[in-house]
Amino acid sequence: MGRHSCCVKQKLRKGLWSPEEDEKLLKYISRFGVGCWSSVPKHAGLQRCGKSCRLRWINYLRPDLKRGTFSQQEEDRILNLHQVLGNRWAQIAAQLPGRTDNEIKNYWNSSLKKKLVKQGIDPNTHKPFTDKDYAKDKKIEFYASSSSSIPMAAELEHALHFNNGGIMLSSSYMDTGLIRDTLLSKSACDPLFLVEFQSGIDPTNYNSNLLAQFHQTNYETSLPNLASFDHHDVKMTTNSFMINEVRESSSTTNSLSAGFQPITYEGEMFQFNGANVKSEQGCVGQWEHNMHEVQVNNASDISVSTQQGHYLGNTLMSTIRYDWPM
DNA sequence: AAAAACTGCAACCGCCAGATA
DNA sequence: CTATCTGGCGGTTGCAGTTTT
Repeated sequence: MGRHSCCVKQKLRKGLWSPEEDEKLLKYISRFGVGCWSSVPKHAGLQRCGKSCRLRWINYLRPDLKRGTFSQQEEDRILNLHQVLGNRWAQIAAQLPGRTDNEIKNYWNSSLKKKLVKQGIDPNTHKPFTDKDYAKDKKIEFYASSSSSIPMAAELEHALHFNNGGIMLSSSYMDTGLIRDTLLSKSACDPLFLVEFQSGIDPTNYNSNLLAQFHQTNYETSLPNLASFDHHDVKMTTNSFMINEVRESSSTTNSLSAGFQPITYEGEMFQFNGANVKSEQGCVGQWEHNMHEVQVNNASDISVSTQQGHYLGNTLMSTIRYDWPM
């Protein structure tokens, strides 16, 4: 352990490079070219190790660097290359002129990875998440079958609260009456489980037609009858419904509110009242725990799929399949 | 207005492999 | 053959700027 051998011999500068240092290095490389990095600091008059000089040149001073935000083409290229090469940043960078491995790595870690997760895609495999993947990722144990074991209440509670209030359910959970009841009772006090989705009503009123129906029936067949639901803000037909505007408003006092943070991805999946829905035009959102009150007004067509998922935070939380009642 | 949380990114660290003494 | 040096790489850290509370 300890600092690299090239840095321990003498007291060398660390941290950000000053413009003066940049100038010295640039002058030296311009005149003598890239050669033996270990001798560069001495000849260039820098109190840095050769390794640091090399890095500064490669990542910042090199004249052929592109800089600036990544284009859509570059982004697509990175995604494709990462799918094939994994975290081999140097090899990926070699395919993107003017970009450094460090730059691409940073871009991946701060942006692309999150974008994929948001779309329900595992950034490691570039394939859609499964319950198993997700549980593994978050180190939460799920049970393969309901007959073998039943998760303890504490574990369930953990599952319900982890990830900033998110829940993750495997279908096997739903097979057990105990778990189902627990979840149903949870839903009565946890607005994240079933989000009241109407504006201008008392959010503590869980006797809305949507929720009442949910509570009356078994979870797996408890989807609201879409045909019967027709609020002035949300109109539903037999196999689709319209959410007209998803906007957020601050709600610091109302602990029962939850809601959306508008996003712009078309095709984004999110959960609405127990159903997995997909935006056709963009303006849908992701859950925010106890942060905002959901209000629904203007036009954005949303289709309903038959796979229930649950987006909380930035993450696809569950995959529970059932048939949508037509 | 201040503090806390978040984000982006430059730079560092340790490891490894190849070159050299 | 072994030890040391060096450059290259990927993972991680820490800082500065920005946003949110």
